[in-house]
Amino acid sequence: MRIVFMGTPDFAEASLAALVEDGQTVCAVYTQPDRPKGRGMQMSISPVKAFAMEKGIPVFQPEKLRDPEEVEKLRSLKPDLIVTAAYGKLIPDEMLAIPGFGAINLHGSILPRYRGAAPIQWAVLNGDQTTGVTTFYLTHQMDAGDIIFSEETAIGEYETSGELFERLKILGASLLVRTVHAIADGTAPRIPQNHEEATSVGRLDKSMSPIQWNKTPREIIKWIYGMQPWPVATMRLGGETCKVFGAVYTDHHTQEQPGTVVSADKNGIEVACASGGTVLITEVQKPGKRRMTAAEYLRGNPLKNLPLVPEAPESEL
RNA sequence: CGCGGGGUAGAGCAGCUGGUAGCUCGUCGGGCUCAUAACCCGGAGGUCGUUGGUUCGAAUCCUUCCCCCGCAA
Repeated sequence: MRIVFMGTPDFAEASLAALVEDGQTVCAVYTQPDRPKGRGMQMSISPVKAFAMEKGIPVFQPEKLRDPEEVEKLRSLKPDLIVTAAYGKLIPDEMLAIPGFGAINLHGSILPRYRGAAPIQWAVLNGDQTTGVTTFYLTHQMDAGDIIFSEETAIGEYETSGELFERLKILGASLLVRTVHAIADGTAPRIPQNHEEATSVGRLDKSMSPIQWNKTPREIIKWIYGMQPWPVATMRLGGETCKVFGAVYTDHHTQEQPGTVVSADKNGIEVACASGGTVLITEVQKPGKRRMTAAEYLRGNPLKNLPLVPEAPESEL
């Protein structure tokens, strides 16, 4: 079976690697064009491209797929199956129609829940107990095709989106291999999605960073971990916007209004939130500095006059 | 050359309108206490990232390079 793989980040690389390791014939790889990235705007290649080059697999990086020339190029590869994972581009119908076995995708949620761009992060942000990965057939509508397999996994109470990503990419990779086998055997199921239950989610962005202290401790803690590794939750501290990397529950209660710093010591910075609860911030990062524990932060940045009333949210537009 | 912040005792910071360095925590010793993560007294610990320069004299001014971080993606 000739497979054309389409993907970009390391989440996709894990799947590509699993397919190759499984002995599948990956005849070509599609990935996003090289882009300047990082400090200094260095040109960088995607993890998928790096892996493909290492294995000597032809790499294609078209800027746009919706182009007759690109469609023909794909056709000439004579793929039996297209496998995608976090590719970052919409694949036109003409391409989906080329492989005899169709086109499948690996998605980071239990579909039909969390269709869209950031399913893994939203599962954490929403405080879900479980999430998972799903393989399904690509159709015209995004993430709406027939489901083949899915596998569930529990989300740790303090698990970050980044950590969950790492687990799901492994889980997803093996599910994908299983799926390809099933398709080759003709035993792959086709389970239509229940579109009534579908939800879709969009990308995360920095406007979501400021912690909403009027939420419950669990909502806040889930937010803090779900926003990692990007864009990261923030709070105002000492006149600066600090990133918040760690927080834990407390059994304390307070009369202070949400957002008030009620204590700050070796254990961390305790902040009041909804209905008299508090959360203990344990790890932060101020602008230009590295991540540090709240205790370290407090050594050089003592917070006086507790309780500290909430500062006005940053007046950024 | 995309923009910006930073490299000072084990840790986090101050000092940076030039005159051989200070704070908090930690650490070591002693004391108080039924006891202590609390408190009191005392001590150790720094070639101030690197190179060259200006100067009577630089952590503080200029220069070379290295490293860390944020934005942007």
